[in-house]
Amino acid sequence: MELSSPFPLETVAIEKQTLHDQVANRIRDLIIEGHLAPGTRIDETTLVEQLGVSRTPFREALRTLAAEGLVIIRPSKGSVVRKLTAQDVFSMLELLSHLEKLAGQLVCERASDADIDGLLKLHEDMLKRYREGDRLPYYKLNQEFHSRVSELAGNESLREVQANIQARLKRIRFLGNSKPDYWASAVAEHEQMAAALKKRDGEALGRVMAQHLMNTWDRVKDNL
Amino acid sequence: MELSSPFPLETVAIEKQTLHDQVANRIRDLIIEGHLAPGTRIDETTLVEQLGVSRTPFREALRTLAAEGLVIIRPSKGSVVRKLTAQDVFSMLELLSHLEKLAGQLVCERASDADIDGLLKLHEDMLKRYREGDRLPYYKLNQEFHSRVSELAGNESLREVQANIQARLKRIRFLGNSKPDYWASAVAEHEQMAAALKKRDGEALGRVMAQHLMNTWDRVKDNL
DNA sequence: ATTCCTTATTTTGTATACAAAATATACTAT
DNA sequence: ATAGTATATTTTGTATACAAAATAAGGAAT
Repeated sequence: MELSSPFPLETVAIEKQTLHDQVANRIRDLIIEGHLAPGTRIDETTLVEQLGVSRTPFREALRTLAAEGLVIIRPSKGSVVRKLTAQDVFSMLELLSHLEKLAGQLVCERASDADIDGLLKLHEDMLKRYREGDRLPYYKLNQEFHSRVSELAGNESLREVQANIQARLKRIRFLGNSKPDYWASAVAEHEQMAAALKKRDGEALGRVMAQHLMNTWDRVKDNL
Repeated sequence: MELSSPFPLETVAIEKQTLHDQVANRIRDLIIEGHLAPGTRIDETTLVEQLGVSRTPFREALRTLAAEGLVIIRPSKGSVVRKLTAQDVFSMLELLSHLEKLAGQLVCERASDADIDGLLKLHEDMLKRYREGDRLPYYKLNQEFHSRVSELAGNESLREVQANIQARLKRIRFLGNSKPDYWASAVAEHEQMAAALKKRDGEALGRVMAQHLMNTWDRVKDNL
């Protein structure tokens, strides 16, 4: 007898973590969380020792991170954590601005009511964190909000690209919310997003999200 | 005495090709040119032998291609050439449509007159190839045209993402121009682009380019 | 015949070993 | 001292070797 599962099998399957995947994830976190500062040379010997793995999976992991744009591999001269220039950051934000504009429009067309509610719920959580001044939790919810909008836009390629750029900018944007008035204006923009979401006004949502990202540039540019 | 070079040094430096880079390039070409068909399992043993390299650089190359989205690595189960579903292709074209729309707008704002002339020259070459029925040279010029528009948009991130998606779609799009009337309509759209470029009308160019990509979907969807 | 289990064989993952660069160090000549 | 050069050391790149999975093959039991 044939079972008809409500979920596609891929979704359920436990994905096996190979060593190089784990290493890639680990180093990615080290970079994003600032433990490996931009410009730092990645010392294979010591890092390999600290992680307790051999060079093979380590180097494979580096190749992945290089393709993601987090590290630069200079042949025969070792790898360094990629240092973003102001121009790099601007170009990423400019692009992200347009990507999230698109995502905002598509979400309003394609997401289910339940999904929209989920986003609004997330927004409420963010507000709460803001009122209580919890910067880190707010920041994480914020990332989650933007990721989820891209996810619910129903375009996998868009989601991938958004995720990649967001990851690259993670550190820098965290620094951006340091000043209270910057934070306040970011929250105000999120209020507008929530309002547009409620009305499923894709044009408005897209506009606000794009603006939000371009404002982010103003909020972070002095930290470069 | 200080020399002031008109070119940044990085541009001049000869970049050393490591083995894994060469391997990555080679396999990438094999995939894009269809010698390794989508869904094909990538047999390390034989491929390594054919290329005359050891497994180490080969596997590093695979990780790069995986990050680029050309192959899928299934832990402990080998790698396969990524097979694009209709949905994958649609999502890429939808995204590319918006990216090139943006690129078109930016080119009109940011490119120099000489650069615009270069693009128009490229367009003329394409027309010539079209009149003479040279499909492959036309196709290559076409890729070059789209790449260069993204390049001249002056946003490095945009350029990278556009290049990546274009590479992934390369095979499929080549198939798309097979029917003569499809080709004709693509050329007509390119005529509009040239006209908009001449006037530096970013809005028009963006609109045409976006439309061009969405029409591409209609031209390729039956080959999936 | 079909299912299940056991044992080979192949394939993949990781560690180590060796080769080739690059960098650092020490020395010489000016 | 300084520049230059030769040698030693470290670091990176590649190949090979070994371990661990996964797949295939071959029966035995139902």
